[in-house]
Amino acid sequence: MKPVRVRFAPSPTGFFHIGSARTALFNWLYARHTGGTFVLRIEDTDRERNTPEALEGLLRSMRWLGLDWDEGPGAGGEFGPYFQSERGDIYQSYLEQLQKAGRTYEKEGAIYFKLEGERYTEYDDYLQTEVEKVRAEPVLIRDLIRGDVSRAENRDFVIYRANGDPTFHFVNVVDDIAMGITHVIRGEDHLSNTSKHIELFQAFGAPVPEYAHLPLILKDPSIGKGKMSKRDRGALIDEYQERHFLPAAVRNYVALLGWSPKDDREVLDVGEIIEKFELSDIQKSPARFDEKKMAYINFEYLKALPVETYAWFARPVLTAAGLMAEEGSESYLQRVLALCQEKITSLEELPKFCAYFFTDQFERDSAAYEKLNKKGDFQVRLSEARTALAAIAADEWNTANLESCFAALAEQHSLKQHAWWPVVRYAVSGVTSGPDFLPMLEVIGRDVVIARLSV
RNA sequence: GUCCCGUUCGUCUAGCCCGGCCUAGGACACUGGGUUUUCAUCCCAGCAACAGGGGUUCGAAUCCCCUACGGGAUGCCA
Repeated sequence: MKPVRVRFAPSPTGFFHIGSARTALFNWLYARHTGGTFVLRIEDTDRERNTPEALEGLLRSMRWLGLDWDEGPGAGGEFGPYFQSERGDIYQSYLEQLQKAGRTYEKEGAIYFKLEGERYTEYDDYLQTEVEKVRAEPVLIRDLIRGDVSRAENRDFVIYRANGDPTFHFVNVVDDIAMGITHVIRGEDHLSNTSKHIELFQAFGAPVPEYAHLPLILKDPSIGKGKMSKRDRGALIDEYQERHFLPAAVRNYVALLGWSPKDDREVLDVGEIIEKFELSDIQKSPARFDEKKMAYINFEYLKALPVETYAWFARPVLTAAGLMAEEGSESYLQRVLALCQEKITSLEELPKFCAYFFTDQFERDSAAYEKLNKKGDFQVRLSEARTALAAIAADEWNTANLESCFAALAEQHSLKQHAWWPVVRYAVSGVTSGPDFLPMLEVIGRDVVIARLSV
């Protein structure tokens, strides 16, 4: 069997969204699974709408997700150039081939591809005008996900615009031929286009690649109907990068949109996904993006990280939030993170969650204070705790001694330690929930704790 | 309008190709309990689906047909 060559062929007209990311991911997974080649080809034939910023954003997001390409921008390859805007000569020679074969004609400055079959005119309800149609033989689309699909084209279509640029259908097919693409993995929205493409492959006398049309990703019904678009909330990959999601978690979640390992497991490392990935296991029906589930997967990844790695991801988040200096203490950072790691689902929550470990300028939840002070004994408890804790020497400030300190206090007043804990926690952190209480005090340190209890 | 694709818990899915093991499994979410001296994590339990109708068959989520609904295409966008 021929070695697999797949391509992801985005058009840099906007940001990289979930749907494109999944198409890229599935192509990449298939290439890695089969030991084939993953080509990145930039379809920038629409000069009006392409921007360099969009291209940059796209490459950045691809790299962030770890989708490395074997051929394409920055990677080289024997089938270049990989920007369609630089392949004009190639398209021109393929065009001549069709012209010689008598499969084209010109109309209003544009060049059309001519279908074979009986011609007739008919009123078209969609276009609301009389159009020329063709009774062409249906083409057979052999799709690895959907099985055989038969579809007939019935209108000639433009392959070169009046402005001299070739169109998507034409360049897409020409490049797939010229680049030796063996498998076309793309969204289901292209299924109806595929009959055009196969007509072209046949006109060129080229072998038709294998197809795999992926089910679409639909909008959350609370936002609207139809396929997810780049304007929808949660649609942009960029957003997850900015929100400090782990790329591996996002990649894992996106892989689960339409594909499943079929063994009831969902959190899989990328090696396992590559190993198990099969196009024929892909779902036929569309999926809906679920942010909560992605957050859950992210949480699972976060919890599994060694604290050193966790710190590596967390440090830039905390420095960006102004809580930590670039070269702030690594050991202190790790002690703090060890307490926070299993408490939060996304790193974006981290600055708010642990601010009080780094600064005295943290927010206080006044509603929580009202609750704690219902009996009006907040200050009393606080000062009791302060006196007791102040008796602990600096070099004896640890969880075990803090424990006995509170135990003694409890005995003395015939109360539970719990009588002081929330009060102290609030005084020290401004909230009533957070990491383990005693270790938290230990890490924050004696002087800071005592000072905060005095306010 | 026409053509094409699809339809299992609220959501993602397993099962469907090769009918019986399916009183339909898992996960997220949600609800309730438990563990935790705090807060989380965690554990347990509960909720909840084969779109509808016909057929084929001893037997259908699984095969066939129809209907409904959803999606896509129908562009000198990709």
